[in-house]
Amino acid sequence: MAATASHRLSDRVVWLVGRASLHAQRLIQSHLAEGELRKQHYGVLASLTDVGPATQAPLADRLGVDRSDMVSLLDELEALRYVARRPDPADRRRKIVEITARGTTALKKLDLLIYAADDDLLASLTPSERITLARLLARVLPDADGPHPSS
Amino acid sequence: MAATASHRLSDRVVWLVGRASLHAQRLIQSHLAEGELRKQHYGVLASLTDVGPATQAPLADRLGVDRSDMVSLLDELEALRYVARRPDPADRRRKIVEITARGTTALKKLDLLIYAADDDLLASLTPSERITLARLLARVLPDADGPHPSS
DNA sequence: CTAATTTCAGTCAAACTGACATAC
DNA sequence: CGTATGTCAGTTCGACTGAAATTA
Repeated sequence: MAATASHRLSDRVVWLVGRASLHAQRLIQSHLAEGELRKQHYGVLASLTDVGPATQAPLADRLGVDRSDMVSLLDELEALRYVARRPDPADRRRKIVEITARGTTALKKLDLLIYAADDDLLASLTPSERITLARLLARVLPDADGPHPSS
Repeated sequence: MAATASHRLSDRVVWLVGRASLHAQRLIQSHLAEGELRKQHYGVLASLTDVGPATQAPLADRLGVDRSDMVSLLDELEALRYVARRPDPADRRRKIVEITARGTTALKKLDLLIYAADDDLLASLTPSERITLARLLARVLPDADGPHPSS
């Protein structure tokens, strides 16, 4: 019980989480600076690996990315041969996206960089505090992703 | 001990905090949609009220906003008569920014909206969990703000 | 002369909007 | 028919970059 009484900004989680996210984003960018990929590319590769191939709409939804932005994201990953798009035989509107062997190799390197950024961000927290923070953040996210936030 | 094993994204705080921040930002925007101000404007008014008048550089630093972006932010707030800039007698390069009576009135309304957004975000957490989350997020922020992240 | 403060102009990435063609 | 998917073009916002003018 020292100083800081009634600072609105330091009491509002909507504000704190924005500041923390900005800091995290800077850490990620500094770690990812060496390569040609950004945070969102990592998200795509990680999701495809963790939960398997998917068509673009569900993939975008579960990453919280707009479906139209997913298009150019996948264009870039496909140009690098990290993912492949193939038509869904069951529904010719859809395209199934899957990670390639090259993509898996790239993901392994990215994992280390993202892990390092995570470690930088959480440097002042104990292991159990890190877990608590991760769990609380997860519980604050919107449950099942509503398809488009727009329209 | 149910499902979800080894999902990279749901274990990385750098990722979770970005998703949570996006969600928080959407909540804030939906609550602030009625008015002419955005999250950052609220930050300026709140900071000026909580810690008092300040010159632009320290004000920008403690909000984590770039100094050049603070200029247009203050231009907009000044046009609404919510803040006033006056020269610092002690150093004619500096401008002291303070909140006006109209700004204080506006801040009171904004407080309610931001509080509502906060409550939406934290709906699924208990009061003590909310406090834990706020404290952990605060401890993850960079301590004393390094002036410019650039240069 | 060097350094700090405010400001401007421009870039870049992320998120969003509205529309379109195709296929269900 | 109405609806969903992938795509494209354009906008908006936030963060960043580099430079300028003024003053310490």
